[in-house]
Amino acid sequence: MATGRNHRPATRSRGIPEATVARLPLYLRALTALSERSVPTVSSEELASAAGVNSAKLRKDFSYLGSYGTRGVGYDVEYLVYQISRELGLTQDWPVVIVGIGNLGAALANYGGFASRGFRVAALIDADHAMTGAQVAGLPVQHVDDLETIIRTNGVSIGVITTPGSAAQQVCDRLVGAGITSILNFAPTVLSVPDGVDVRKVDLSIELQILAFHEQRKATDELARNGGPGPSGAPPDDQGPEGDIPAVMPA
Amino acid sequence: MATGRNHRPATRSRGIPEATVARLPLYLRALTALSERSVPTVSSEELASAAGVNSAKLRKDFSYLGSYGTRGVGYDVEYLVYQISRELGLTQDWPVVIVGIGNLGAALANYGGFASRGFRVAALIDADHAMTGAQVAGLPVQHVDDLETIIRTNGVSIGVITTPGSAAQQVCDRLVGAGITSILNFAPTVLSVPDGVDVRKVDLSIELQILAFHEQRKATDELARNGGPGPSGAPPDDQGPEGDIPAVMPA
DNA sequence: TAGATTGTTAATCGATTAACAATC
DNA sequence: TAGATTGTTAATCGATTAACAATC
Repeated sequence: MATGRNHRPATRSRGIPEATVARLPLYLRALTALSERSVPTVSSEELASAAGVNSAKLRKDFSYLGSYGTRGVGYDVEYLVYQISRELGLTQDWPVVIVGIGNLGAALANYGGFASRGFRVAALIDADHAMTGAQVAGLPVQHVDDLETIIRTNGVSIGVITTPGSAAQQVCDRLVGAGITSILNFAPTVLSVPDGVDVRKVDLSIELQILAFHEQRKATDELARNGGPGPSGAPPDDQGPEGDIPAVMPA
Repeated sequence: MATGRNHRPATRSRGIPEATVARLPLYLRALTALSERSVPTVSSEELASAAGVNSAKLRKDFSYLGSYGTRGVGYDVEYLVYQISRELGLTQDWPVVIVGIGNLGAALANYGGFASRGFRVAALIDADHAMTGAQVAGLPVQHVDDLETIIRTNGVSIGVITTPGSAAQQVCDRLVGAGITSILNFAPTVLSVPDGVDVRKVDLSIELQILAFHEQRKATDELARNGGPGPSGAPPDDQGPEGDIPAVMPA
């Protein structure tokens, strides 16, 4: 397998669809905010709105976890926080290692949200000897030569790769070799991993390109509606795929 | 709308499905690597493998763009690079503004991949007066008071938010007010934006939580297979959703 | 022509959504 | 009881995939 999102293909892990799993953290975040404001209960409508989804989807998602609500009342905030946390595995401690302590690695090491929810930066690793021993976010940078030892010693099961793309696969292989089965990859590289290893990727460049696509389309639509060469009243619909082969006007 | 991915709901923009759009950058990256190695043509099988998808999916994706391949031969690398670039809108220049120049904002400003593909960091903005004028990645940090002017002057259409979560919505509102219609949000916040504005989010914490879910499940499965309390030979399948209500052994 | 590979079809699968019966 | 809201059903929609005819 080599994709960035290779859980068991099409397996709805323990019956929970992937799409639902991906939304549980959103619900949890919204619930945590409610909890901090000491709100005791919340309806699917309110919570869905806070999480930015529609309420039918939220209720369907929760139905995979069990029947944790009360008809006519809503959901108990604290209880749901606990149930979702448990479901996501956040009631235990997850030591994380960050490999590649450049600008991004340092930013992540300093990121507070890490520690808040069960995750703990156990070690920082870099290939540059000159960095070894330097303190980043209160932790010493260790050399990649000791990667396997560091992982085994700290019982790390999640690795974050923030190296240059050219080093990512090699680092990945060593992480996997050392027993790591979950990887968050910030390098712009498709990683190959054996079955049973989960990879998720965060790719700034891809996100920007997707935005650019839509941005371009908006501009094209705008042109078609207003300044467009066709008769006014051109439909607000999309043009054909060839930007330079007009679909709404005669050739 | 308030979700992190609100393109026109279910609209396959100009006929290209969202899922396909999201993969085009992957194909483009693989093709660019081939181009740099002066590889003239590539088959769907080879390219799919490099991009980490299956070849049927790739061919289906390309079919939305047009018929750019040659049966029995494959795809012309240079031609495909051009077509996908054009489709994604990368043949034009996209000035980007980064708001929030902390660790992460600075990391992004320094990120080389930005410039490579049509994107150009036009300005860095921060709310801290003490930072104003400081040089980051060769650019002066400007104050958020001037946000609207900066955006209009530079013709910026894409905004990247790397502020703390508490400031994100407010910054978002000002970006939108200044005419920005595409936002990449790194803050752990659900942004509300009017129709016509695209938001994509990158959320470290959510990615880690999804990994933790799968990691936990792997551990549970492992336990069920080996050290589990039931009779040996317990199925490798998932347990029920309640981690503490055994599904494979008698109560 | 023979071999290779695309582009498309059709089946399948997973995700979303509205609607509403169940029930607090 | 009346009102509110969940949990579930069923319809719909979009995405994936294998298979293969078209064709280079």
